[in-house]
This record gives sequence, structure tokens and C-alpha cells, in this order.
Amino acid sequence: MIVPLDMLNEQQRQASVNTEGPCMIIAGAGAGKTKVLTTRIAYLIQEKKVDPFKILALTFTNKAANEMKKRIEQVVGPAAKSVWLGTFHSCFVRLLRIEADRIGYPSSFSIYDTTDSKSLLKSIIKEMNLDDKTYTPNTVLSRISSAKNRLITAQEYINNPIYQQDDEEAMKPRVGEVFVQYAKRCLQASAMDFDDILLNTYLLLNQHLDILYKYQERFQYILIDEFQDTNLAQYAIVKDLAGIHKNICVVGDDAQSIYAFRGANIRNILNFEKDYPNLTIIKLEQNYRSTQNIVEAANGIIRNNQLQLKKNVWTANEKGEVIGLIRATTDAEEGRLVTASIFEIKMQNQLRNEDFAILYRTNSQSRAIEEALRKINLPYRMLGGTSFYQRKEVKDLLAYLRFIVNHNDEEALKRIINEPKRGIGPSNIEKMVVAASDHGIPLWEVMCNAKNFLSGRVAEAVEEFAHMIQTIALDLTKKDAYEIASEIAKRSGLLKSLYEDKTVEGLARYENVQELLSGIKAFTANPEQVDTSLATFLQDVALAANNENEEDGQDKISLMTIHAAKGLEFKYVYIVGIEEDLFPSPMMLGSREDLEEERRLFYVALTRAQKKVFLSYTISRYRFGKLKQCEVSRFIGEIDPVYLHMAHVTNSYTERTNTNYTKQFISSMRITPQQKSVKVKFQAYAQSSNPAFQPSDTSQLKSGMQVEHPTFGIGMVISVELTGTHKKARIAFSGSGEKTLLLSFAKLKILNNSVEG
DNA sequence: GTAGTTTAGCTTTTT
DNA sequence: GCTAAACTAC
Repeated sequence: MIVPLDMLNEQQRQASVNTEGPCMIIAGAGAGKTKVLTTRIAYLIQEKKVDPFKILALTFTNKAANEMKKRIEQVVGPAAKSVWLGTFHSCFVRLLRIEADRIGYPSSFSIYDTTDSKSLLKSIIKEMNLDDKTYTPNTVLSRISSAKNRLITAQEYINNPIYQQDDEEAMKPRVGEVFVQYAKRCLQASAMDFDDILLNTYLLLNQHLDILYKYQERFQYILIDEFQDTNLAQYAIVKDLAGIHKNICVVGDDAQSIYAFRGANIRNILNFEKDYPNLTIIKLEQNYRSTQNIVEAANGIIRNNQLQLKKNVWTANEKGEVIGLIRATTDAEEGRLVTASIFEIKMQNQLRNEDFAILYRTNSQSRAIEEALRKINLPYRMLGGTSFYQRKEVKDLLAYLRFIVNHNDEEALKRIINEPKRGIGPSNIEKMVVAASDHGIPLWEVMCNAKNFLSGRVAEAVEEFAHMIQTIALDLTKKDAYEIASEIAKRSGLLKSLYEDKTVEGLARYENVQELLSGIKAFTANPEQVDTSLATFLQDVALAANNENEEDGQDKISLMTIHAAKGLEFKYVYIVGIEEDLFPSPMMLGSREDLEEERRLFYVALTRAQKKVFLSYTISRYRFGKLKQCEVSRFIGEIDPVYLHMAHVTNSYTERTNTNYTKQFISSMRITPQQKSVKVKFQAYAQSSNPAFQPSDTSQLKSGMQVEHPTFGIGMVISVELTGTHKKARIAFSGSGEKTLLLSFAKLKILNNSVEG
């Protein structure tokens, strides 16, 4: 098939054909980014006769990788299979397995997911007798993770006085030691966590120049999707790999950078030009997806962000409908109104379910929506959430498989040694771990000779367990993944114990294990799969953790977090839970940069829609089983533009502290010229100890009072001084009037008739 | 020491 | 509402 260049506009064509040298493609939302990337790769193979084996294309999600692979295959045929195309993690794992011995790992190393990492940290924290309230696995892991994402090893961390000082100031001086211990235990267990995959790839390439050279030579062309989401480690590796040929093409949109929390650094895209001075920059600014109203609303939201590249996203599409607003009293009602609206629009316009998506900020918001959808019999699919591979019973069976392949995998062992119950409790496991480190031998060896370390009954149980693993592991090369998996499922007693559980949940668990088994069977039965060994199966499974049966092809409404929606599009999009303490997330109100990311998240949500967006909010919501009042900051004022327009900046600012402090809050809001005045009330709450904090001043803002503020742009700047002891202080505005909504970070102005529900 | 039962505490987003 | 820790009974 001919590379379909004539389907592209001029910028898209440039971006596809300009293959030599460093190139940055800034692709606004809905500008045809995937089309350009796939066309470019197809062009390389088809027109430039580049060996597909020498192309490296990196994405962030498996979904994006699969989609690209499919599209390239349509043009170039089976040659597409030779391209190294996959997520950063899967491509680097592939590389690491080939070269593992150079950094002291077996090529069958395990991959620890976040749960494994936390569990290991928990045991380390316990063993070091640290206070588990100051050293929680979560905080320690995020500290370690961000270090690794900045390419800092445990040794470097503990030797660097700056990090030590940081930790001391955070009252956690021993994080460095935990980090060192954690790294040691991972190595002992022949395991890498997600961040190790990147860090170790970097170290491998930088400490072994022959390997670096080999892959620099190999990868003539490197392409990176969603470049705005790369972290330092990912960027450093790619920069190294592109060292010889320098044909590096990055595609991204700074306005859709929403992964700072896992280390993504928006500056990679903002500063890319500095690293490659002869860079070709191509901007794709025409949006083919959404109506003018949606594009303008989205642009308005990020207009005042400081961290952004200049561009002008526009569309030739129709003006379209205004942004809809749905107001509910409880989350159950919110669900009812949203689903009723979907039902109505679907019937009126003869649409399919798949034309609709419901997006939310946190996964926990899905429940109420799901219930409402079930009640009126609208089929839906949930993306993300607790995936199939996260379920306990599935993880248990996988842990058995992991342990058979890698006897050092401590976290897998902890999961399965007493599942089902064998009478081996936590204290005996601890004894063995201690014995192993005392004698300097692997835990596995202790288990095989348990009689030397433990008392009679338990020792017998441990040896019996070890023996079972051993016998099955003997067949590892002879039998395929499915044969081994079904054998261990039976012999371990896992299937039996689940089968005997006749509760509804027990039944579901049994079915999940069966489903995993049939998944493994499908893997071994695939004629394209040359190597059907268990080890090979496990390699894919740890990283492919999220794409559960998404290709069921049925017509369903999509439910997902906004993060999960990136890259997708729908005719109608409902963004639910637009409330204080939900969206924007209270945890993102700490700094301007966080707030800007939260705005970009809103930008992503809006630009998923082709025809119309609905925003919905609730004034009370069930959380933790209890009804909680939600404060929707409502601003009432002028009603004027056709589209939703968001002014800049916070209208509330929250900060937590434990000690006495004085703080100046600065906030601002925009007042349009049409607005005569808006009543503003400052409130400062103290959530804990200081009753002296009373809601305070009320004052008038007038449109003439706009000022320019260095951080917040044009707006009304207010500063309030809070003094006292309190855990949480907050300023909020409130006002009176009608039908303009002020979110905690933005003001919406909506036409009278756009208000629904 | 382990298994079974009750209670406390928690939630942002994900490879 | 759900999970992990704490508690209780063997």
C-alpha cells in the first residue's frame, strides 16, 4: 500500500516526511498526532527503505503502542512487526533481558509492581525498627521513585548531603538507609521495580560503552510519542541512544502534560530545542475533532499557564453547542441526571453508546455512575480502575508462576507461602528471612532446609512447599506456560480453596483464576508465539497489566479517569464531580505548577469531546459510606459568552501545617468589564485547634479594580494574613447572583439556556 | 504462633 | 466501601 500522504494537511505532511535530523512535532489536541507518527514510520520503511529493525518507537501506554502497530501494519504489512515499538518500559525490559548479566541480573528477573515495592518497603521499615507512622511505604517509595527518575542511585543518594538534609528537614533522616536496603533486597530477589527498569537501562548504557555503541548503531531512527510525559531518566536514555544518528523525533503537546506526579518533566519538551539547536519544529495547530466552543473553552483554561509553548489551536469546525451544566444534590442524583441526559441525547440523535464517555478525576467516583447506568440498562465499560491483573487471586497465581521462574522473588514468596493456608504464619516467615541474611544464603536455601531453622510442624510445611515448587520448576523447559500454570494451580490447592468458597465473591475469584488460565492457554496456542515458555509469558504480563479484554467490540459507554482518557475521543463527554476537594484535587493546590497541571487535566478532558461537553457537580456526596457536604464554590454574575470561559487562577488556597505560622495568601479572580461588581467574602477556617479563626471580611470587587499580578496575571489580588495554630487553613470566595459557577480554580460563565438539570 | 473476627483509616492521577 | 492492622480465641 502507498503511504497515504495526500490525506494530510501541509503541516502534517511536513511532519511525516521530514525524517532526517532532530525534529519536534507539537501537536495540539485532535490535530492528528497518531496519524502523523504512523505515517512517518510507514514512510521511513516504505519510501526511505529503512530496515524496520532499526526503528525504535516509544509510547507510554500499551494501548497507544498497539494502535500504532496496527496502523503501520495496514500500510507496510508484516514488516511492521520488526519495528521496536512499545512502551518505554517494555522496550527497555526487552533490552535489559538481553544484557542482564552485565549488571548482575539473571535475564529472568522479576518485575515488582507498586504493591510489591510497598510491601517490601514495609518489611524493611519494620526490620529497621523505624516508626511506621513517619516512614510510610507510600512516602518513602515516592521519595525513592523520584530519586530514581532523576537517575540517582541509592549510593549516590546516601552520599549526597543535600538529600540527607532534605530528609532531615522532613523529619525522615533515614530514608537514605531504607533506599539502600531496598535496592539491596531488590537485587537479592532478582527483581526490578518500574523505576529500576529505566534507571538500570541508563546505568547499563553508561557503564558499558560497547553496549551503548551497539544500540546507538542499531537505532537509526527514534520516535517518541507523548514526549511531554517523559521523565529525566527516559529522556536521558533516549538522548544516549540517539547519540550517533541523531534522528530523534519527538511528538507531544505540552498542554497535555498531566503526569508530573510520576516524574514527568514538562521541561523536557519546553527545553528540547536547547539540546538540539538545529531542531526542526513543526506545529500542528488545526483541531479536527471538536467544535469551536469546545476548542475555545479549552484554550481559555490554559491561557494563563506560565509553563507552555506558544501555539494557536484552532478549528474549522462549526461553532457547536455550549457547554452544558448539570447540578445535582447527591452523587446518586448526579448519576441519574447524567445517565438520563445520555439516554435522551442518544434517542434524539440515534447515536450509539460508544459515542458517550463519562470522565472523572478519581476512580472512586465511578461507583455512583455505574449504579445509575445499571439501573437504566445502559451497557458500559470501565477502563483502568482495578484491572484484572490487580485482583488478589490473579496476583496470587501469578506470584506462584513468578516464584517458579525466580526462586529469589521475595515478594512473590510472601504472597503464596501461606495461600492457601499451610500453617506458615508471618512470624515464621520473618524467622526465615532473618536466618537467610544471618547466614548470607538465599531465602530459598533456608526453605529447602527448613528443619535446621524452624520447629517441627512448620518446618515440614515449608519443606513440603519448597519441594512442590522444585518439582514443578524441573519441567520449566519441557512444558509450556499453560501446562505449568494449570499444574501449580491444582497442586498448590489454590483452585480448590477458591472452588470451596461458595459465596458470590468466591465464585467470581474462581472464575478469575480460570480466566487467567485460559489467557495463558491463548498465549501458548498463538501460532505467532515461537517461545511458549512460562518465563516468556511472565515477561509480557507484568507490564501489560492494564489492557484487559478491551477489544470485546461491543457498543458500550466508556467510564474512566481523565488520565486514562488521554488519546481518546467521543462525541459527547460528561465530566463529573467538578467540585471542591475533587477536581481540582486538593493535593494539587499547593503550588502554581501543580495548579497548572490540574488545568491541563481539565484541558485534556474537554478536548476529548467532538460535539458537546457536560460538566456536572454535586452539593453532597457519599464518601467512606458517609454523606459529606461538598462546597461547590458558586459565583454568580454576568452571563455572556456563548462558550464556557475560564478565567485564571485559584479562588481558594489550602495549606496544611502543624505548627504556629503566619501566611500570606494571595489569590485573584477575573472580573469582566460587563460585570459591575461581585461580592466577595473571605473565609479562613482552622480545621483543628484554633477556634479564633472565624469567617471574616466581606468586600466588594469592582471591575475597575483589576490589577496585574506577576504570578496570576490580570486579576484582583487579595492577600489575607492568617495567624494561629491550625491544621488546615483555607480562603474561599463566595458571592451572590445567578448562574455563573466559580470552580475552585476557575470561573465558568454559562449561557442561561445552557444550564440543564 | 496461627486463624478467625472486628475495627480503624483511608483515597489522585499510572507504567 | 474496602483493606490492613489490631484483637481474640484456639
